[in-house]
This record gives sequence, C-alpha cells and structure tokens, in this order.
Amino acid sequence: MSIANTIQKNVITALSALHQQNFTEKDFQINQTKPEFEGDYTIVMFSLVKSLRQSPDAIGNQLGEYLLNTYPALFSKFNIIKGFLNLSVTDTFWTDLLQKNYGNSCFGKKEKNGKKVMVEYSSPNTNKPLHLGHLRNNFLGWSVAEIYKANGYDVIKSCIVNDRGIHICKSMIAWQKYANGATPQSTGIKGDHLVGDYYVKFEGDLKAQSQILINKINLADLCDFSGPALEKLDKLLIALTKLDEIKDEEKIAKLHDEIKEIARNNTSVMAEAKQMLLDWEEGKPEVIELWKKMNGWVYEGFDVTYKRIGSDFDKIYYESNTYLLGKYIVQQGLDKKVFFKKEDGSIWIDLTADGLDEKLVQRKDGTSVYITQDIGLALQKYEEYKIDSSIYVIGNEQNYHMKVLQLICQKLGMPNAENIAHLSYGMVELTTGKMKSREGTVVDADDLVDEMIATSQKHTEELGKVKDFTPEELKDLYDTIGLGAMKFYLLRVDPKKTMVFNPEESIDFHGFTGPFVQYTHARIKSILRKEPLSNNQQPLANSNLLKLEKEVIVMLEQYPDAIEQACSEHNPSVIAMYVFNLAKTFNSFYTEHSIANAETADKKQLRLQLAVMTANALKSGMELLGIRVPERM
RNA sequence: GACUUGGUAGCUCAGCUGGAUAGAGCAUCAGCCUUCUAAGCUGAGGGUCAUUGGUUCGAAUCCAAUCCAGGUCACCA
Repeated sequence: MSIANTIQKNVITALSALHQQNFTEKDFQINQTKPEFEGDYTIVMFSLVKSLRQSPDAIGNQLGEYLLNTYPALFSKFNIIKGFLNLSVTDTFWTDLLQKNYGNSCFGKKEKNGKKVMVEYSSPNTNKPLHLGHLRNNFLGWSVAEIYKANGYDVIKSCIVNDRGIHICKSMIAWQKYANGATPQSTGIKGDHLVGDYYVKFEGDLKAQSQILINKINLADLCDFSGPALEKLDKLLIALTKLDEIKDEEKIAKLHDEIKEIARNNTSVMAEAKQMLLDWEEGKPEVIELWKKMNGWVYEGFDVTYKRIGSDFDKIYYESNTYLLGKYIVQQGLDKKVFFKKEDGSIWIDLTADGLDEKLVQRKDGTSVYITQDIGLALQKYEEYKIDSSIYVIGNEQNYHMKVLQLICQKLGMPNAENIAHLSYGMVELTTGKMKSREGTVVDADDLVDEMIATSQKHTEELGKVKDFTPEELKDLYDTIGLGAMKFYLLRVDPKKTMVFNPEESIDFHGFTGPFVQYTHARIKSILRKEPLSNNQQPLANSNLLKLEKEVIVMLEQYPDAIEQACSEHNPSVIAMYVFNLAKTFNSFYTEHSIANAETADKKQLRLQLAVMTANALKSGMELLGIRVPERM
C-alpha cells in the first residue's frame, strides 16, 4: 500500500476515534504538501468543518496530535496553515522503504492475479507500408500489454491483418499493369514499399480517370453513366444549381465530393479492381496466386519493420480467415432473433433502444461488411484463449464502430462482452496539417526510424564519450537511443488526444525525452561501476535525510502507483511522465551531492542505495514503454 | 443537423474524482565543467486556464449556454 493510502486510512481511524462517527475517504482530501510549506502530506480540513461544527484549526490540531501519538513511527510533526494540516513523515520511514526495496528490480510490479487479457494492436492493411500513425498504435499497444503484465495479468498480444478487400486489389491491378514482373528481389525495394508504390500508382490512375469524368459532368455530359449512378448524379446536379444561388460553400463542397465519389466509382480502373475482388472471393487461381505473392512481399517488409521497432505478437489473425466465421455467427444471431432480415435479404441489428441506429451486419448479396468479421473474431478470441478481457487499440475515428461492436457482442451473449475495452487514440497530425495517404503527406515509418537512428549517431559522435565501443556496440547504442527518443515522443502524450508531430522537436534529445532518461540511467551505472555497493551492509545509524535525498525517495515511493494508474487508465504517458520526473529529481540530487565522496560512510551507503533503486526504476519504467536503457552513452 | 472529443505560456504538453501563489519541456535571456558522464544543473522573463453565467468556504477542475477546432453518423475498411 502506498504511503498516501496508509495516511488516508490512519486519518479515517483517527477521525472516527476522535469524533465517534464514521468517516470515509470521501470526507477529506489528502495531497502532497506544496514545496513552499513544511511537511510531506496535507489533509484539507474545510470539508470536515460542517459536520464537526468546529474551526478547521481546532480539528486539525486534534487530528495532528492524535496521529503523532498513535503513529510515532510514521509522523514526526505537523503544522496547520489556513485550514491545511501538513504532516511530516519521519525520515526513518523513508530510509526503511529504501533499505527494503532498493535491490528489488521488480519493485512496483504485482503478483500474478490469474486473469487473462488480450491486447489487439497494429492491425495493418497489406497494401501499403506502415506510417507514423501506425507507430503510435504499435507503441501504445505494446506498452499497454507490458503495463498489464506488470499489474499481474497474463497478456496475449494479438494482431488482425486486414489482408483482404478492395484496397489490396488496387495494388494488384497496378502491379499487373505497370510492374513488368518487378519483385522486391529484382528491384531491391522493401516488399511493403513496393506494393505501396503500386497502390499509389493505382490512385494516380484513378484520379486521372475520374477527373476526365468530372470535367464531362461539369459540361453536363452524362453519357458515361447509367442506372442508379445516373439518377443520383441528376439529383446532385439539380441540387447544385439551387445551391449556387444560395452560395452555401460548405454544402456545395459536399455535393462536389459526392459527384467525385460517383465519378471514381465509374472509372474503368475501379471496375477492374471490383472485378478482381469478386474473382478473389470466388477463388480464381491466378488472382489468389498473385494475392499470396504480393501479400508475402508485404509480410516480409512488415517483419523487418516490426523487428526494428520491437513490436511482436503472440497471435496473428488474418481477415481472410475470420470473415467467414463472422458470417456464421450472423446466421446464428439471426436464429436467436438478435438480428433481423429485411425484404431485400440484408441483415441488420436494431440498436435504437441503446441510442444508436440500425446497423447493417451483412449485405443483401450475402457478403460480409467490416463489422461482420469483427464479430467473428471477438468470439474466436474468447473461445481460443478464454480471456477475461479484450483491449482493442484502434484510432478514435472508429469510436462509433467499437461501440456498436461491443453492443452486438453483449446482445449475442458472448462471455465477458462487457470487458471489451476500446483504447481509442487520437490521430497524429503534422505541423503542416493532417497526414493523407492519397495526397502523399504521410511520414513513412521506416524513413522516420532511419532518421532518428542517424540523428542519435550524429549526437553520440559529437559528444565522443563511447569511442572505445565496438562497431556492434555502437550500432546497438544508436538504435537504443534513436528508437528510445521516438517511442518516448509518441508515448509521452495522453493516448486519447490528437497530437502534433513536430519533426524538429521529435528529434530533440534534451529535456522531456527518452534520451534524457536513458542518460540519467547511464550516469548512475557509471558511478556504480566505480563504486559498487558492498554486500555486507550495516543498518544505517544516522537516518537524517537531506532535502534532495528525500525528494528522490519520495518519488521512488510513487512508482507502484504510477504502474497501477497507467493500467487502469490504459495510459503509458503516466509512466513516461513518472520516469522523467524521477530522472529530473535524481539529477538535481546528483549535481548537489557527491555519492562517491559522501560526507560519511553511512551517507555513501544511503546514496548508493538511492542510486541503485533509481536506476532500477528507470530501467523498469522505460521497459514498460518498450524502451531500452544503455549502461553507457 | 445529431452525437462525440478537445480549447491551459510563443510552440508541444501536464494538471481536470474541486483546495494554498496554475506546472514541465522546447524556444529566449543570465549563470555553472581541474572532483561521480554538461544528452546535465541553477535562475529569469513569459498566463484573462476559449467566453459568459451558475454551484461553493474555495473552480483550470463540477453544471449550463455560447464560440472555435477535430472525429463519427456508408450495403468503405
């Protein structure tokens, strides 16, 4: 139990004893004392004034006296200022804490609790390489999985690969047309990038073709269209002439977008892609073969990237396998009357009672939609692993989709359906605006990793502190620092918030950054190499703590809380901030007081323990973020 | 339009289950390396916590309204 909780409990006991009534933790607040006042923890008296009908100072005095007398090992003194009771914790408490835990590299982590949780993250499409947004997803997913482990859960990291669908066909079409049989081997281009290049090529063709159509539409030439598309176009054009008079620019833009969408769907390249998707579903051998071949290239490329950034999975699901199961479950749900069928044969679920709409779960032609396979996969996860809860790391643009999925699972009576959690994270924007793959304004993951590692190399060489490293050691160090900087930069922000990616800032190695924390760790290790902590230690005789020494221990005491909070909030930034603050606190102590040349032998021992425990916590915390810490840098 | 998330220093972000004079980092300015790694430390300047009203002993934090920005509302994934 944390010291804050202990104090809270003691105050409850004290108040109940003093006033003969029951109190709970909601009756008062406990905070860390502000630095400008004397004390460690502060109890706010005001909330007690009404029920006790005494002045804040009177209540505080009684309470302070009682606590001091009852818990002399914990409290050394108190003062009351303007209704705030400031309690000082004894130095013995802090030194005991240090002595007990300094060598425990698992400090802050919990015992196994027997619960199983699955974290699904990454979820790439196999038509293009990973970009900055995927990195945020991967780092978050991996870190949350580790944080759960630290809280005693068994964790299964999973990934659903979206390996099927029209987007894949687009790359395949363009490759057939333009590649002349080019392969990653023949071109030397990484597989996922090669496939991505043809996806871009397809989009280029699509844009050119649809522009021709749009130009004709603007001249009122609709001879390329027929059927429902023609009808809709007619309506849109009529609506547009009306709006032109009103001059509502937003609506006009919306209508133009709709026209653009119709034009895109009427191009010949799009028709080819759609045909290929049909062929794929029918299992046409040459299409399947091409699909396997190109997906294979992408997987090879992904493997390289995943390995570099340290993402791994215990279980990989493929959409091409799961979508059929989804359809089967929809059929079952239909029998159970969870779903209903419309006259045209499409299958729906009615969520109006839950404040949502009716939602399609299967098309009238019997093919599955996005959510169909998610339903199947959700059940498969439970049956395969008997998990207690399931976390989905997915962007916040899919909040609605996830809400629907959760409701459907509940209505289907899936076990633990209420334990489906959506770790919804915000988009990564650039200082120049949003990333759009169609417009080529994405930051490629591989490029970014290269750049970060190159920068860390440059900095390291300039500082020249590790000239004796072997080439292998150097490479490892550059990776550790470059990736550390990048991961820390993306994880230090609250996941649910949209964040801005500033290239210059992300590459910074000073201040609130990964390398800052790594550096602090390396510096401690350097001391410990020269001044190892001896094994035969005496209990400390003099336990008077200096201000900066105590600050470090106080920070260390909060590590278990940080791990717990990060887990309950699904928020690695809690750890990032904690680890940064700990490093900062230690650095202040470090510059002010010498460890090797401490005033007395006792002080030296205490400070060495302090250093050991700080290094352990920094290492452990950074590992929860997926960041390694070097012994030297 | 409906629903939803956000608006805190020049920039990027903490703080939001109400508490004392609103905090970091970057950037700017001024200091600190013959002693444990200066990727560090110390200090200064920088704020109408979007706006208005309410609740209360006390509001950046809770409530309401307004303004601004993002997202969703597809037989796309």
